[in-house]
Amino acid sequence: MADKKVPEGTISRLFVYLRELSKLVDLNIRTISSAELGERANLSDAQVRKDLGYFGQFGVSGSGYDTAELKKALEKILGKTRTWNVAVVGAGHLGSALLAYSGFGKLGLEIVAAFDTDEKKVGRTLSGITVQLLDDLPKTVGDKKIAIGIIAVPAQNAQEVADRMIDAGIKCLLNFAPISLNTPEKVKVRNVDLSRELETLSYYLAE
Amino acid sequence: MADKKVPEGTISRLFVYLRELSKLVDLNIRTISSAELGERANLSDAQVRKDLGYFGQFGVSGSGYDTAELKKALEKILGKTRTWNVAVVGAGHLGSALLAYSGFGKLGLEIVAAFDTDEKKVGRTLSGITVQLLDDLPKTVGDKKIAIGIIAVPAQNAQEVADRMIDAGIKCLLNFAPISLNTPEKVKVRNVDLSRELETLSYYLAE
DNA sequence: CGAAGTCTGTGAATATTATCACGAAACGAC
DNA sequence: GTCGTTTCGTGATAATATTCACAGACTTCG
Repeated sequence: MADKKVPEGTISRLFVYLRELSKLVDLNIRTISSAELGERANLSDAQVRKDLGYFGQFGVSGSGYDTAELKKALEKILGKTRTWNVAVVGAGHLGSALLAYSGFGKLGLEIVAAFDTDEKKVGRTLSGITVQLLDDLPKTVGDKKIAIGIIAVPAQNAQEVADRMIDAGIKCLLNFAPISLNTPEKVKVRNVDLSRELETLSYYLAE
Repeated sequence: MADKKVPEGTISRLFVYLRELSKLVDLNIRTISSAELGERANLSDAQVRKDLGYFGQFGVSGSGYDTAELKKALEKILGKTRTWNVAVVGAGHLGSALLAYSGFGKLGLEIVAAFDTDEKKVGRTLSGITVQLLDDLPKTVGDKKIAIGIIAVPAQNAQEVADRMIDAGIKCLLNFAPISLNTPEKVKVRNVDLSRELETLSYYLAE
């Protein structure tokens, strides 16, 4: 259970294991080996064991892992025992798509607010959430205890939105704008740069 | 100009450099150092030089890189001299958001077709593209010379869609479904797993 | 119970990627 | 031209992540 530094990739993969374990539990499969779990996740058996090894010993030699038990352990490790509130800034196509996505609940995440600067969009209700003016951000973050912010605005506004979110006290950002944000160390940012993903793909076509 | 193995991260970063160079050229800034370019991309100077070093020598000691020249060189390296056709499968919220996104043209990518299995969606026109039945995929891929496929369908259909795309001759996939696809070696896949990104973020809240 | 087989946990080896550090090239000022 | 400064290009070094490989723990079956 040593508290060594855990690679970010490991954390990310634990969520994949958890997903598979949920399916297995539903299928009433009681135990699974690292090799089988790895196969389902397209990873090696060693990778699975190594990842789990960062957090303790969960398996039984000779038979593998108890699916229900490991599921519960991972949920605890990953903080899935509670729900986090999320705000989306940018009520364009992407923002709307995120608001409409119903799968977040299962992940322990709930979108509780949406913001935009466009007066025409403010006041509209999308998937049950009324779009607010961005100026309301600080108040709403406090009132609704928002922990995660999603940036779904054009590149030229993204840095400003990020700054305002951080000022409002948000510690985790998911950024869809194609720029690298400048943020304080303590703020955790993940970037999803669709253009870059597609461009990178296209590179491999050209070669 | 040696053809050593280039890290995938390098390719991805080259696109970032290219974006910055475009801005610089527009601003009529003629030269830039690796340090300044790095600052704009939130990367170290050494990283910039190393990345470029995989493809040749573009800089001038003492003064840096000629923006216009480097831009042209990168465009050539990255295959940005031509346009690739893209198909989206899944005309739900995400698919619609992608179709509506106008920025692809600038990237040398054009969405030329959209597919769905839902009869209710087939025939609708979204952002100028008429949604076709998925069964038309093989024919349309051939007719329109589609090189890249985007999977924007629920997890349970993603593998089947991937298989059908690969059968139809598509070599590059961008997968938004939260599963790991099984694909032949020669097919290049990139995964954008929004749930996982958000979950991974939330882990850092919990600690 | 004992033997054969399965599977974990983990240190060691390997591979990959990023950073450092410095020689050499080019620039600008005088 | 010479000197001091800037900046590149790149081999060496460090950090990180993955794979290997095997001792030891547990299971199953006769």
